[in-house]
Amino acid sequence: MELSERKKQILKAVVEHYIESAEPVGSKVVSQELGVSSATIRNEFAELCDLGYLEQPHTSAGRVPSPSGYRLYVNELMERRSLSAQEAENIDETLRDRLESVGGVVANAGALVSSLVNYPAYTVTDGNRALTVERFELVPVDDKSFIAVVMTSDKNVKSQLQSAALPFDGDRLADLRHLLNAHFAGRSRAEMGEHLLSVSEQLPPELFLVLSKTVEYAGGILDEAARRDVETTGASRLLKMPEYRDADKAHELMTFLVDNKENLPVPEDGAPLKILIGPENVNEALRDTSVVVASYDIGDGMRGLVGVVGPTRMDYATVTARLSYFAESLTKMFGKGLPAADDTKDRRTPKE
Amino acid sequence: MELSERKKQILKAVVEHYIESAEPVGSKVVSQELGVSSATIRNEFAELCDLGYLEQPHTSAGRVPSPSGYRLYVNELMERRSLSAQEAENIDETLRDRLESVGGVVANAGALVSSLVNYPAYTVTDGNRALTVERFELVPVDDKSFIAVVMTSDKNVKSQLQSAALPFDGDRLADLRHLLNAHFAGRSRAEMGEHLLSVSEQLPPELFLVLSKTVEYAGGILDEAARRDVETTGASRLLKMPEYRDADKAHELMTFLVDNKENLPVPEDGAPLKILIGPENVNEALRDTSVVVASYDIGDGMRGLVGVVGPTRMDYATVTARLSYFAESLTKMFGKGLPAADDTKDRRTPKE
DNA sequence: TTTAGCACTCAGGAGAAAAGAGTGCTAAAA
DNA sequence: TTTTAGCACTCTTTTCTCCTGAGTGCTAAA
Repeated sequence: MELSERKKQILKAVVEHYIESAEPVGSKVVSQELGVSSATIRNEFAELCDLGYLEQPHTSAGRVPSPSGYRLYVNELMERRSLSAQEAENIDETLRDRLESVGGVVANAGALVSSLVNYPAYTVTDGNRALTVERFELVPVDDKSFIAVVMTSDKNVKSQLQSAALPFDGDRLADLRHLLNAHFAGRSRAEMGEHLLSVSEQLPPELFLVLSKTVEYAGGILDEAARRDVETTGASRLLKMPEYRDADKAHELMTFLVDNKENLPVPEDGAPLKILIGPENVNEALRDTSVVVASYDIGDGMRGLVGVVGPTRMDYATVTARLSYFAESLTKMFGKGLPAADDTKDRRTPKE
Repeated sequence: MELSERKKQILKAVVEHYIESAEPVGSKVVSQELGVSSATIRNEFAELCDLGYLEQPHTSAGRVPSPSGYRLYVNELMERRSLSAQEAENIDETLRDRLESVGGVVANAGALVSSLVNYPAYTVTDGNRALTVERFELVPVDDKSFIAVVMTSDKNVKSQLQSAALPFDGDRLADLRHLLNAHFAGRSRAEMGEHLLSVSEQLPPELFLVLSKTVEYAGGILDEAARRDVETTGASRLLKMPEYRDADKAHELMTFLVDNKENLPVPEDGAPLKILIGPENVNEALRDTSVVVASYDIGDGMRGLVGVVGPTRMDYATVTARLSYFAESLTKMFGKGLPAADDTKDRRTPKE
């Protein structure tokens, strides 16, 4: 059943007042706003309660939005405001600033977003399980050690000093490099492990030992890249919100954000923005919090997520506006190509 | 003036009771413990108050230790218990476990210590400002790009894909490598910058551009290594302590731990363990908290710090015991040499 | 020097009462 | 038929008072 226009206006007013004040909203305030008497509003209140959009903490209190009330608000009623030029410029500027600093934008995305919206935030950088080693290089250092250089298919390069038990000459190193590239480049992590077994028989043991160390090093890089990483920041902001003034409630959510961050929602569809309100969250611990999560494009078909966690009484309009803008800015930056500052950020793709 | 033996016993009892209960300690409990009447204890209480070791929240309440009371307790009265075999084994085991996992021990030291003592913890890894580049290597990839490999004086190796605007051949690359090693290896960060200027005139501009990019990359590595890094964990544990049940108080300290972590105490002397009680902390925000901080040895004369933050009513005996043991274990592990798992952990030192 | 005894202080809790915000319902007005 | 004024009612919150109990300081006797 479609709600009357007036009911929608009333619901909207209740949600917005409640978001601002965290106090149940009475008929009087709304009546002033809509220009009808409080009695009329009360009648509408009663119906909106029956329909499940509003709730009453107790008989003689004002009304509070129910989860479905918030849902309707978010879907239909909320004004999808876009940022003012000023706000947008602020975000752009911060992004530019952070870009210069060590560690880059992504590492700071959580803290940035958290300060932007004043709620705890989280970031998810999804592991790349399709990554392979594109190329091995071995650079001699002395007769017992060399630098193993591993370039992965996303053109990142990592390296490590390796040393062998016995001395070996340059030819051996060239052989080894050839073996590595022939047998382990372009392979998935699992295949690398299998190959290691089959190669083991064709090589003198002391050489195999060196080779396997390098392969394991490369495997470690792939494992690391495949790992999904979730980080949370700004949990302490909860303490300033009336719903988390109670230390136990705050503690519960805060420890969840730290110790169970893997269970924060990671929407699988490619939607740019997802809002999960209260019980829409599968996870028990998030049942009376809301989560707004946006995805951004890293390039190479990879995506990152950045989300915000707060009470269901969240300022959805502001949060969605800022978060979307932030995610879009990130996508734009990655699209344009980041200036290289360290090896985790180099995105240029030279031809082979 | 030296305190009588009985006064010391009384102070010790008060401190220990208060640490456990967070409630002012009355004369009755102490009298039962010491086997004298409560009136006697009350007389002693009054004197300990005059001497500044105890305080009275209000006239008709029990006594609470003052900062100097805690100080005396820590210096003279506290039993410096060593860990039980069981406890020690637990720590060792966790350390071994974490050692296997990605990221290594140091990255997790904070979280580990925090869970060990049940207070917020922080780690400081001091920057190495003496680090230099030991060696540059350039590995050709194609006619426009190469891998820059930088080995620093602590034998860590980092690398990055670099590309030039114009094609160049292998000879040029060898020249470049030679130039880099001749002019920039072994130099401090500042010297590298100066040298870049002087070299700029001796080179064709397109080659200089490539060279400067690599030098800047190396400089970035040195900068990164020189940076002092402070991390905090476990701040939410505060919420379980009676002194931080008040959301505002908790918020204040928690935001300090996150946003002002650089101002956490970093004792400059080489003491293995330092205890700062309440007002002994220079920083205003830590005036009614205590900090226990231990240092451990990374090798190469480098040190790391790991500390614990909590109310002055901190369980000093347990914290110092566990923290010392932890720091000693870390030192031992670094001494023995960590098994290499990724390039941040390799500590072996091959001869040049 | 220690201890028993006693009057005194003060925080914290339990009720009771009052205030206040807001409701639902009825009956009149539009 | 819808809206509104009016009013009694409900329930939380605040305030006040009183009371209790833990703990004290002081005095005088052991």
